Amino acid sequence: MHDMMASRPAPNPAPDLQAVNVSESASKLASSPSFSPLYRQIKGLITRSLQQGDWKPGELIPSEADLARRFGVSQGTVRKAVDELAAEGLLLRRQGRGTFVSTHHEERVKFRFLRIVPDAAADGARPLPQPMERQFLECKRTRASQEVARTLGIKAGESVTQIRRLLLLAGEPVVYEDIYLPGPAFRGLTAERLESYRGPLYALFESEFSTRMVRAEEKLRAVNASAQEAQLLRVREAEALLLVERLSFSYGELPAEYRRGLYNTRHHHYRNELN
Amino acid sequence: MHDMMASRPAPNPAPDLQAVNVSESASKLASSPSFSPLYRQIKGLITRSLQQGDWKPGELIPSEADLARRFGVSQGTVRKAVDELAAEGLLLRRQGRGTFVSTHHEERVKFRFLRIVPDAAADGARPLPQPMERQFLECKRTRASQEVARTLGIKAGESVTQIRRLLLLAGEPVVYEDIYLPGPAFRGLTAERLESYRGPLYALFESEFSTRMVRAEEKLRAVNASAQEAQLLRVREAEALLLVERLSFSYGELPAEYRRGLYNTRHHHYRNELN
DNA sequence: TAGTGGTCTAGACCACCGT
DNA sequence: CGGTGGTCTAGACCACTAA
Repeated sequence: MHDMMASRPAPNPAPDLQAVNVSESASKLASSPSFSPLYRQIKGLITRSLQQGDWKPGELIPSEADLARRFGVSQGTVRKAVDELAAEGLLLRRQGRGTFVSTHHEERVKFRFLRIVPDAAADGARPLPQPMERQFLECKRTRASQEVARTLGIKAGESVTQIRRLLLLAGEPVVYEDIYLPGPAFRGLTAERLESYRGPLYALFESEFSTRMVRAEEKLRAVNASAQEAQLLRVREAEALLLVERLSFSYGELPAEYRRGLYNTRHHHYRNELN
Repeated sequence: MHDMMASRPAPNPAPDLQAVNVSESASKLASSPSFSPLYRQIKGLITRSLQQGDWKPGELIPSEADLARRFGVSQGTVRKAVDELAAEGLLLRRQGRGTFVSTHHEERVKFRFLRIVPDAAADGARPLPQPMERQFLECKRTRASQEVARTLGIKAGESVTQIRRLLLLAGEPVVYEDIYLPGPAFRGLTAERLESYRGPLYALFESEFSTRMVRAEEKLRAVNASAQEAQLLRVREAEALLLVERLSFSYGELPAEYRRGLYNTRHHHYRNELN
């Protein structure tokens, strides 16, 4: 372990449980094979507070100096922890104002996960200022199929909420998708609520179902449109469509949503950046 | 500007041009609207050295302490600059050894831009330990079409090298693509050289054509296979294929390669992570 | 053992925000 | 103005690598 930890007289031995935890775990991890630096432990503590809902999306979290005092570490160490969380999109720093819990309500981050872009858009352009219309075709509680269950990490036959919807961009149907949400958390999600809500689905999930989507994995394939799919997306039968399967995760890598979307890529494309 | 800069007696007034440059530009930018912090200026200087080839892919760059002395700043400032460059994939830090210029030769980073994955692969799995075979169908010098020229930022009719190839994974043809490279840099690229080379194309480009691909943008669409495409990829005519257009950039956001690939997604998919 | 990056601290000052 | 995050410094020690 970094000796400074053990020998340091706990500069501000605030009778705060977390501070003790940090010191303890730091000492324990001294020569442990799973050693992790202080700032990562701090990061873990902050993440836990986010998971537990101590600080909710959109809210201001304590200042760096404050956190440093609570945890009994220097501000620089807190800073590094917060830096990583901000880089991962869990926190949002605003100079002069403070650090906030990220939310899908922010204008800047809306439709963060939607990668569809009109072909006409300039290459470096921001996506989606174009008018978007949503049609909810279905919203029902049902039982998880084997595939859905496996993906969401639940048992086949367990209750899930299924949403079927159509997205139109500039009047053209572009996305047709099924959304599966695990039962317990999303009880009470109705077609009416979906219809009346303005703003991204993920913002609704956040506000009313305490589920924030943190990151997602997508699998893309090309498939030929079925008759029904073709009709809804107004393309020819057997025309090529982009199949996008998305698994979204909430805090703590918890699978919280599975989507299966068909994208009409006649006048739009899926945009990706490789680094 | 941070007064410490102006007032500081240049702790190590190394007669190094770059150190002078930093101080000068720092002072100049004092109240300029385009102010940028010291570590970003350092980052810019390092980036320039990379562009100029002062340090080549795979090589060791000077230590942080060394760079700090040269630039006349603290090690912490250099560290922050290097951190960002490492995060962007331009540099690679190795504890105990030093900091290296990233290269497509590294085992760890090979096929960094290839997002195709067999459906069977576990969700958190590393891509592509499966046997890959490459067939080069064509390699010729030709004139840029309007589309290719626009994309690469050159004039229509200018000389480009075109490569047409097929990628087979586990014996199945999965990718059929055309690769367009701007003329000047890639003179001398022949079919023979391609055939004989082991390792990723980008490694070859780096070693023999002094062009390192730093990042890329991709546009994905679904299209129906033409008769010829279907035959090569061994699918039915009109079967859905994933069209992937990739524009790769070298140092300094210079467009250096354009690819147009058709992916057979019967048993593979394109994998993406959203943050 | 020497040299490198990695972590941590303490303290200074700057840029930005709201009051 | 006070409080916040942002930058910069100087110095200490740790972890890892190679000779």
